[in-house]
Amino acid sequence: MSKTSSNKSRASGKITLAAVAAHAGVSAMTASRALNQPALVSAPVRERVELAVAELGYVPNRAARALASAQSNVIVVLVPSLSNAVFTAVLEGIQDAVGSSNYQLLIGNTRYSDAEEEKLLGIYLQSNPDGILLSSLSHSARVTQMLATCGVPVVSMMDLGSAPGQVSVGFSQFDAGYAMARHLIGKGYTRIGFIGAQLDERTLRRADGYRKAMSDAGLLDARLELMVGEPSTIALGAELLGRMLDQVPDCDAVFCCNDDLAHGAIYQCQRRGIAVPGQLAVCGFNDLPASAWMTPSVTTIGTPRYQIGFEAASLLRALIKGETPPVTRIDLGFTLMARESA
Amino acid sequence: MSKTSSNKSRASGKITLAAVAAHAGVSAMTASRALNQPALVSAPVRERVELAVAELGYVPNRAARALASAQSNVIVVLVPSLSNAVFTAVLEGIQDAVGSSNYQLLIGNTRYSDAEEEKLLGIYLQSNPDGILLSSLSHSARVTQMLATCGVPVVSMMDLGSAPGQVSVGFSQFDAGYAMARHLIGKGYTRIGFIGAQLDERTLRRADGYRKAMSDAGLLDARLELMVGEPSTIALGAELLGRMLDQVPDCDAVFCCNDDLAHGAIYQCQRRGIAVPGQLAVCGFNDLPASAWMTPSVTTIGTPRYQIGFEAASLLRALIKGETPPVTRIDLGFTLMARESA
DNA sequence: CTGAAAGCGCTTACAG
DNA sequence: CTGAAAGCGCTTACAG
Repeated sequence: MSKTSSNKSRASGKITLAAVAAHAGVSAMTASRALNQPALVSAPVRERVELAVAELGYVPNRAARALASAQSNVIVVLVPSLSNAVFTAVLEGIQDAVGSSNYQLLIGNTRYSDAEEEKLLGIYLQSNPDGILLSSLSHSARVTQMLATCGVPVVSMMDLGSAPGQVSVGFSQFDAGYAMARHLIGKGYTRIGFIGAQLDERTLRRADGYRKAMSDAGLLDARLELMVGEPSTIALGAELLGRMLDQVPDCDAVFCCNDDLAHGAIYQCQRRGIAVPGQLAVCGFNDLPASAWMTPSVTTIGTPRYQIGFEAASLLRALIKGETPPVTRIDLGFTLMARESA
Repeated sequence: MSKTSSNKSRASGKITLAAVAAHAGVSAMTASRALNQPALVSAPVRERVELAVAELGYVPNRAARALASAQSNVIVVLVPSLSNAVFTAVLEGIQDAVGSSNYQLLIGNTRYSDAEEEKLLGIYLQSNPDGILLSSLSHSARVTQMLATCGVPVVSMMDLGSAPGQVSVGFSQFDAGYAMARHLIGKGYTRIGFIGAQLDERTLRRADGYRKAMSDAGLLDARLELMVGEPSTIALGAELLGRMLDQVPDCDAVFCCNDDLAHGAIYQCQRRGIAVPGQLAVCGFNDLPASAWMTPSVTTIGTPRYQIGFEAASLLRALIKGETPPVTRIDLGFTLMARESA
């Protein structure tokens, strides 16, 4: 009735590689090889080991493997939000790129907070990740230092970096902001408001692009900008549309820094009986699904978010393998979707 | 110039607990205690260890800890989708409940696929999780067996379980489907169509509730049901609205199994000049933000998804600690949001 | 193609 | 309150 191990044992009670090896009549390291580098093991031995695995229901212990091999097979991903469809698409791209490899994703939600980013990175670094995927180019001093110290390859997503050694996959948020403003100016609008929320790095770059275009056209007017730090929501877009109109009664177009805000603004116009684009043009950013379906359909910027995640993760995998990729700044571009609303 | 360790060393080169201990002039296990059970260590020793940690930039190795303690501090979370706002809200609730504890979330996206769920669970079980959070009540035979074998506490989210020993947090999808159908019937609609997509467990239970209500009212008619396996999107809702009208020309109301579909259906009505609810009532499920803001505003079911994640994670933590919670079936209810569209 | 030994970095009993 | 020893389950050099 007595078990093999004594009562003082710290064994987990689970099937170990050693047990599999014993069952197959080989050494533990041969069993290890049969599973991880099958080509180095003779066919009959491999089959016996595989049989033992199946019969015993062996589940490898990832912690032990990580400790012994000094390789975690973990990739850390930090996104600023999960409720923003842009970043869930990025995550799907990453998941698909990682696919059926043995990498495990550690997904952190920084909530657009530097403090939270520091905390998460500190915790995730304990898992000794093989690589890190970040959603912005600039970070707090502490995060920058942690990244430098840990010596783990990093790829930044969404915008294009300019710092030396920085690896980035995305598109120029500045150019996209500029292009949208140009589109509105080209349509003849002159009093073009900019509604920005959250004020994260990307929104600020889009605002910069807008300003440049307005300035180039001699239309720049600081009163046309409405910037708030709250998270972007439809409700906020509805509210800010009202404030914009109070603030700039002669406003003839509104460039919202994302589609949630633009949708809210348009719903607000519908409630107030303001014709879009007749009385007021409204445009957004990101081309969320509703933008193509609403009445009026929404003019916006199509962004390759899934692709960004996919390419960033692919690039990171190359870096982890020690490869030197030909390009370390991948511009995936954007598309101006000119529709009915502006 | 020579380093302490020989060239044959497999050491990672990182600062270890032993180094911290040496720096502080204590044993490794005292250093370990100072960090993990500070109350058991004298104040001066604790301070010396903390100083050493700071000076050396020590980062604990989670794999080593997991291996030695047989405790991973990992919680596995499986959701069927990341593009569905319902599940990102669930995730946010979980993240908040786990908060600043030392738990690490391993988030898997099963894409509504049993095969994917099996694969992910198999991989995640290698991390020896302390607990598992699932998004449905029923699973493939293999998954059910894996869950039973691994002996890890499991909490199911979204719907309410009935199987013995099953721990669940959610609300009755059946009752909610019934309530919405009753609402429409109470408004005098008699030819109420049901549009279902994805056909996951939750959608099927809502459909069951709808059928019961229709049957109770003597209005059941199988031709009123339009069920497709594709993922729910606005575009699909728009398409299915058309097919429903072709299929059942005298249809006077449509119950969409979720808001994405309902929004698409309403946008389609707007394009075709069909008055909602004048000619056709449309309602949805989940109360996504746009539902309150669209014109017409959308009648739907408000669901406590954030709360489900929060409570499920809290309950799981109790189970992990070995506590026996008073309730193992937490009904968080739902709210019928009667608005303009139905 | 296969194996005996050592070690990854931590924590667990057990003593004192 | 503190420590010497052993061990968690795997993989890495090194031999043969």
